[in-house]
Amino acid sequence: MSTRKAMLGQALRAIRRRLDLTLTEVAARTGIAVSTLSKVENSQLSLTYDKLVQLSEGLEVDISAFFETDPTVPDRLHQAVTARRSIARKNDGLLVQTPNYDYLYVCTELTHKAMVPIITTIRARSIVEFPTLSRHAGEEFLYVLRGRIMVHTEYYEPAELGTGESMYLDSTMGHAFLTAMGPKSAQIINVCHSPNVGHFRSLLDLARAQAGELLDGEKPATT
Amino acid sequence: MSTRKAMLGQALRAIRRRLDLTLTEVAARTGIAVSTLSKVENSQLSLTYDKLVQLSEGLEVDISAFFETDPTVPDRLHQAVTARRSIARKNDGLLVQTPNYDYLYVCTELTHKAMVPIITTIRARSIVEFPTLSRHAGEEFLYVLRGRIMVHTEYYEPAELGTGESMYLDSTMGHAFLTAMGPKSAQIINVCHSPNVGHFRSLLDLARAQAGELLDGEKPATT
DNA sequence: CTGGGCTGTTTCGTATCGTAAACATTCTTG
DNA sequence: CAAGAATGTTTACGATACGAAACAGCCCAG
Repeated sequence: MSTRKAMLGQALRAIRRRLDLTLTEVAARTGIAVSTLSKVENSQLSLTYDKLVQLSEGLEVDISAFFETDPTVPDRLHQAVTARRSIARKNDGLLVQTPNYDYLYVCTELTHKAMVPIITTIRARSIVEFPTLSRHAGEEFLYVLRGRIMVHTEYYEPAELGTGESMYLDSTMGHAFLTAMGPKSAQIINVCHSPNVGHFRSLLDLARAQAGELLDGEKPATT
Repeated sequence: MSTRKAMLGQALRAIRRRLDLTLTEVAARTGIAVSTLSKVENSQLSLTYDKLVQLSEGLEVDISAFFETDPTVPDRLHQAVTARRSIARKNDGLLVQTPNYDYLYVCTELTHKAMVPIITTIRARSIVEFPTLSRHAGEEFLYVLRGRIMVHTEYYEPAELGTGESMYLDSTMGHAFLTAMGPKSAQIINVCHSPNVGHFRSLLDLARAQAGELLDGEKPATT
């Protein structure tokens, strides 16, 4: 009947195998009874929200791992459907301008991307106090294309990055980027990932949300 | 008690509001009783796996949507725990060399990253037939730092990208990168995301897996 | 004010989840 | 083979999820 139970069981067993754990070990990490885990893996039981969260946290895997169709058996059909590709030529993309930054969202023709790549030009040049630090769900990676920047974060000393250097950070921690010195602007690539990026129905929503989250007082002047 | 129920209720209500739907409409789309939905939103009830899938499919939202802590109410405690940051200076990182590519994995001190950033130097210069195209779960973004490259993919004509141009693609589709012309090498940034990246326990596992997935016959000569 | 749609909430019975404990199976180790 | 440890399965029962139906609070038309 319930092919759903089978799905969950398959996923859990795959994850457990990949992590090379026994049921007892999973139970210890997640606080879920061994008997429960056994029944789940044998499709005799499903799970509730609470237990799914416990599993995800205890095993340190993304929650979506439990809702995926078997990744070891690539579904040719589905693959063809999702064989997407998008090219961004120079200056291609959606430009969102704010007083301190110019955001160029690239590869915007694809929606429902897991990652959002942005080419950001930073004009803000002094440490004049930022109203609030940027803060949003997920993680981001940045690479300095041109110039030198200062990265201010909530829990670390400001760090200076030169061309060719990069940083990876949790976006939930407040953060802000400035040019390191002098009046020159700097340019970085910024790739953001949030587990719920898929929520955004369209790119416009996303750009709007991101712009809104950035810094108080900054109003995106969409062109 | 169960702060989990509150989490779910909050998430569901937020999603329903965003989609501008009534409980009845959600019920119609998902096949879940109105009473159930009401109780969920009021934190009187949790949900099982099956119902979560029904919701996700019926509302056409990513499953992870229901597992997000409300971004408008940042949990200071949990936030501090995940306030990670990693800086990569020039030539910092784990170098994995193959005949055609040099992969420099950056920000490797952080494990369990949602994204894997790699600075790739491409030496392969001719269209001499590749044994197999690279193919792995997830999506990736690439940006050309230096030189010109040709991107070969399974379902598209080869595309040429110059410095400053970028591409976003589904990694499940076969793909390979070459330098566009002449003997000069090219350099790109490559950011990979896979829903299962969290599974990799250590960076070594990841590098090994990625290298293994790349091209048959290429053996990573770890330094 | 009455009636009737439209919304969301509460009641209550049944099905399912979830666990401790008992059981089964395999593998050591002597 | 017996003892024992480690693994996964089954049993039995309390706790929880789930839905049909009854309920309650709108808002509007007549």
